[in-house]
Amino acid sequence: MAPVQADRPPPESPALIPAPEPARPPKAAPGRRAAAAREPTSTLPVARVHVDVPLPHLDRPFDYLVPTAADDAARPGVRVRVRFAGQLVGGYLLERVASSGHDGRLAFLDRVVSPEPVLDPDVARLARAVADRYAGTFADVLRLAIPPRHARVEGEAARDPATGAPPEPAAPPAPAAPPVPAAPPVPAAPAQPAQSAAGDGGWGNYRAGPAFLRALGDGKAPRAVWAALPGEDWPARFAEALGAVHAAGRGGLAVVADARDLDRLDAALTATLGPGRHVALSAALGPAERYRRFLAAARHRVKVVIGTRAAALAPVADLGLVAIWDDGDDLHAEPRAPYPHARQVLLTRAELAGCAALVGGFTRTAEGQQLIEAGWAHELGPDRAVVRVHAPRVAPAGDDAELARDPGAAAARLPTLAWRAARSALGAGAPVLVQVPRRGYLPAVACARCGAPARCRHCQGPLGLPSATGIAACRWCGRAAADHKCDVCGDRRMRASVTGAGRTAEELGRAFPGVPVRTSGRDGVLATVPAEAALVVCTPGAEPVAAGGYGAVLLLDSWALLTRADLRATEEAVRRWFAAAALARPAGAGGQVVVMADGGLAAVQALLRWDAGWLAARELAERRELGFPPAARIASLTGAPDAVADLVDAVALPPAAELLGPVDAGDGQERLLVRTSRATGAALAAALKAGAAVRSARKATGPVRIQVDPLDLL
DNA sequence: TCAATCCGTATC
DNA sequence: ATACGGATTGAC
Repeated sequence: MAPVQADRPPPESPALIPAPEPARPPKAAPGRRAAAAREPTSTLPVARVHVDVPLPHLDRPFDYLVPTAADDAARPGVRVRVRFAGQLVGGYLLERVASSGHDGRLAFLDRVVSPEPVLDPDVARLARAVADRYAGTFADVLRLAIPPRHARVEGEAARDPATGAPPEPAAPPAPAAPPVPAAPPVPAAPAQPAQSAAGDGGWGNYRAGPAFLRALGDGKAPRAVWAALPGEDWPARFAEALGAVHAAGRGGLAVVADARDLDRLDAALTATLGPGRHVALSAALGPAERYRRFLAAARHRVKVVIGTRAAALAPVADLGLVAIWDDGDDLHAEPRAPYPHARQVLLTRAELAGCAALVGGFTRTAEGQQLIEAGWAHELGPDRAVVRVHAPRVAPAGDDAELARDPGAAAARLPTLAWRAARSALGAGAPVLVQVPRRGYLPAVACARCGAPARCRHCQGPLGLPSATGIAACRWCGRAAADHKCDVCGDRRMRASVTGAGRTAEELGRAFPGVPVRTSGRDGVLATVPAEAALVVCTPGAEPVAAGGYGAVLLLDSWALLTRADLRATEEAVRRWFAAAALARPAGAGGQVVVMADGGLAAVQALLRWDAGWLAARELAERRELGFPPAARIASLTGAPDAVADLVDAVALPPAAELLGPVDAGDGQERLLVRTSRATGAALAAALKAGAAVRSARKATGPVRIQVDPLDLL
C-alpha cells in the first residue's frame, strides 16, 4: 500500500463540540480532580480570547473551552486567565461561539478573573482599528484603554461617580445595566451667563452653529471642525453640544489636552447636565478612583465621558458625539505604543459608530483642514463681522522694533509698542498677560536674510546643526547641506536660530514698579487671575483665564517659536499665540495684543486677522507639496542600526514607498522614515506590522519602535 | 533500531 | 516563556 504522507487523524470536521475527553489533566498528574472534572458548556462552549502578550505575531484571538462552572461569568468583555504556551496569562473574552475553526485540541479557560465586562464590544472593534492603523497590537491598545483592575472598587456598591457619595436610594446591582436616569435636564439655553464683553451668542455666533446643535439634538451625525472666537467660553459650548446628545438619550465623549482644561469642562458639564451625569477620566487619578470612574462608564451609569487622551478609548453606550478640544496640543499624542493620537482615535470612533464629531480649537491644525477639504467635516466658523466684534487689536513688533526708552522697559528688552500697551492696560486696572517661550529649543538653521527655516534639497526635511561647530545637515536623511539656497528668497547665507531665552518675571517687575507680578508655568499653573492690574507671566499652555479678559497680551520672543526645527513650528507658534490672545478683551473694550515677530509672516498675519482657517489651508497646501502628513503618510522606525535594517528586510514595503535616512537618533540608535501616499497608508501599516510579526516569531533581537505619523519628524 | 538530544516553531 | 514535533546523533 502507498501510505500517503500522513495527515495525522482522519480529516473530520474541526472540533465542533469536542468530546469531554480532551479535558485530560496537564502533566499526566492524575491527582488533579478539578481539571479532570471540567466539561464544556452545552451551548456556546467556545470562548474567543485575546491573550495579553506583547508579541505581534500572536496578535489574534485564540479559542478556549468554557467549563460549565464558568458558563454564566464567561461573558464577552470579561477578564480571563488562560494557559497559553504553558503559562498562565491574562486575556479578554471577546465572544462566545458554537464552534472553533482551530483543528487542534482546545484548552479550557483557567478561570474568569471577574464577571465585570470591562472590554466593551465597540471598544474592542475600535482598539482593533487603532492597532491596525498604527501598526501596533490589540493588547497594546487595550493597555491604554482599560485601567488596571481594582478588586475592592469592583466590589463596592456603586457610588455617585462625581461626588463619591453613596447613591441616592438603592444602588443597582453590579452586573445588570442600570436604567437610564429618567428625564435628563434639557439644556435649551446655555446654563452659563455670557462672559464676553461684546455680547455672547453662544453657538449662535457661528454660521452653522445653531444647525449643528439642532442636528445633535435630533440624533443626526453632523461632523464639524470648529474655529472658536476670541474670548470664547469653549467649555460651555462643549457642554451644550454634549448636553444636546445627552438630552436625546445618547452618549457623548470629549477629550481635552490637560488637567486644567479638564477641570474647566468638568465644571461646565456639571452646570449643564447637573451633578453625577458624567465622569472625568484622567491618568492623574489614583488607581482606585481611576477604576471607579472607568466602571461608572463601563456599567453605563453615566452616558457622558470626558477626559484626557486615553479617554478617547473609554466605553460609552450608544455614542452620539465625539469631541476634541485643541487638537494641535501635542499632549493628545500618546507616548506609549502604538502611539495613537486622540484625534485620530476619536475620528475612527465616529466612523465606526456613525456618530457626530466635533474638532475644536482657537486654531486649526492641518489635519482639521484636511477633514474639511476632504468633505468629511463641515467648517464651523464665525462671520468676519462677528470676529471684528470679539477680537482684540493685534499689532506686530518685529525684531527691529524700537526698544522702549523707559530704562526699566529697555532692561526688560520691551519694544515701545509692548510697553505702551501694558501701561495703558494696567492704568485701566486690567491684568496684562505676558507669554514667554520655554527655554531649550533645538538649534535649527534658518535663512539669514528672510528667516525661513532651511530645508533639505533632497527630501525637504529641516536642516539642523548637529554640533556647535558642525556643518548644517538634514535631520531626516542625514545629507550635509553643501550648497544651500533658500527656497523663499534664494539667499545662500544661513544662521543658527537662537534658543529662546526666558525673560524673568523680575525684569518685567522692574519695568513696571509697584505692579504685582504673578507667574504661571511648569511649576505651578494658575487657573485664573482676578480682574485687577497685575502682570501675569506664563509659558505657553499655562495661561490663566482672567475674569473679564486681559487688557493686554504680550507675546515675547515670538520669533523664537517660529524658527524651531520642527515641521509644525508655525502651527504650534500660532496655536500658542491664539491661546493667549483669545484671553484678551475685545478691541472695543481696549484689549490689545502685541506679538514680537515680523508682521509680514503668514503666522502673524493669521493672528492679525484672527483667521486660523486661512493659515491651516496654507499649511496643508505646503505639506502636500513637501509630502508631509497629513497629506502623506510617514512611519518612523527607530532602533539599533542592525535591528532597523533587519526590520526593513522583513517588510514587504508597498511599491512607491520611499525610504528617508537613516539618521542618527542618539543613544546608538538610528531612525529611518518610510513615506507613502495617504491612500497607501493602511497597506504600509499592515506591511510594517507583518514585518514586526516575522521578527518577533523568529525571536529577532533588538526592538524597533514603529510610529505612524509621529508628531516630531526630527 | 531505538532512545536521548537538539532545534525550530507554535502557542487555542 | 515552554512544550511539542521532527530531525539528528550515537550506542547497541
